[in-house]
Amino acid sequence: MKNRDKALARLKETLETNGLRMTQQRIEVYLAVAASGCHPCVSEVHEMVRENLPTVSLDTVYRTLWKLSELGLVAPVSSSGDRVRFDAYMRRHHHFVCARCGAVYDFDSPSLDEIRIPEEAWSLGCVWNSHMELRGICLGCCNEGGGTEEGHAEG
Amino acid sequence: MKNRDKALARLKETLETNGLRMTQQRIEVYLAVAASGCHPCVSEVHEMVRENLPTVSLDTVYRTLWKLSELGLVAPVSSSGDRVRFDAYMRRHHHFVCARCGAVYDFDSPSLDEIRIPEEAWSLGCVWNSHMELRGICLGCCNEGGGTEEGHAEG
DNA sequence: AGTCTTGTTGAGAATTATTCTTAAGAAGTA
DNA sequence: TACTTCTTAAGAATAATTCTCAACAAGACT
Repeated sequence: MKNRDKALARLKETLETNGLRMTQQRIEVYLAVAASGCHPCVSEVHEMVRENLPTVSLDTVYRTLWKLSELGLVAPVSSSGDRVRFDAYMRRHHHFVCARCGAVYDFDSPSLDEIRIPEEAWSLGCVWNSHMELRGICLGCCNEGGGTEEGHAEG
Repeated sequence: MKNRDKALARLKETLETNGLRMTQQRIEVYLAVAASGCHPCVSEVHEMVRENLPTVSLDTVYRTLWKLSELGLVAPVSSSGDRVRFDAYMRRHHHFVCARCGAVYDFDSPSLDEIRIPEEAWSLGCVWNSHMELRGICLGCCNEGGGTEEGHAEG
């Protein structure tokens, strides 16, 4: 099953289960984020979606992304100082956030993937998924102008 | 040593190390976030700081928070659909984010605290700290109106 | 296939959040 | 004390996001 088909099936199932409608706009927005190799911001998603749906409004993209987020189909990505960006988490991965430029890097880690959700968390609500968030200075910024000296111990 | 003194010492050291000045505004902003039991947004920090520095401008709070973030003294917190919020990570903890209301809950987990930063991450840059991010629906939202049915597997 | 219900959208407008500009203030050094 | 220059505040501007409401359309039912 191709990723696109998998994504569509997931979208359909989730919308149905929640009594929501499957619209072309929702399809295109979701596919845009799911197919994206990075973390697109709203206007980037808007541009992508407009290729197939030229009349789609920016507000629709906002509304759709937040609705997909509520449904767990996409999630806003931690970044530093940048407008909100989204990730469809089509595959398990973790994030490294640069404190300086705000870039968010994906990385894989089989060892981190093995970690169970601890009991303590379940008292807070229904947990859908987890990933590890790292924070520091990316290589680009390190090489650029002397990395910022970290003033914060293990967080 | 009290938390306040520890925070001040950390601020001072980090600013010095980076050739930056220690200003009253920076002190108050940092102490406000460090003393906060939750994750204050910019305007909340502004209100707190104004108690001791009534003329501080909102722009200064924004600038100071982003500068502190670059320095690793505070970090923006993942949230869903809310304006940006900050955490000083004075103590190691992890986050549970509600996909519905956007609330971010802290939780402690000794087992998660033990996790080492994997090798894969170090190729991306200099890692300062890590925490686990969980995503789901909080108890408040579950009890409120039938939790959103999750359409997304383990992320 | 047609009708109906109502969720969803788009265009235009409005609001909110954030950043810019620039002169003055102030932290820190000599 | 004088000097350098980083940092700030006030006012303005910009960018990001959300609202309003009539029209459209997804999906259920007949």
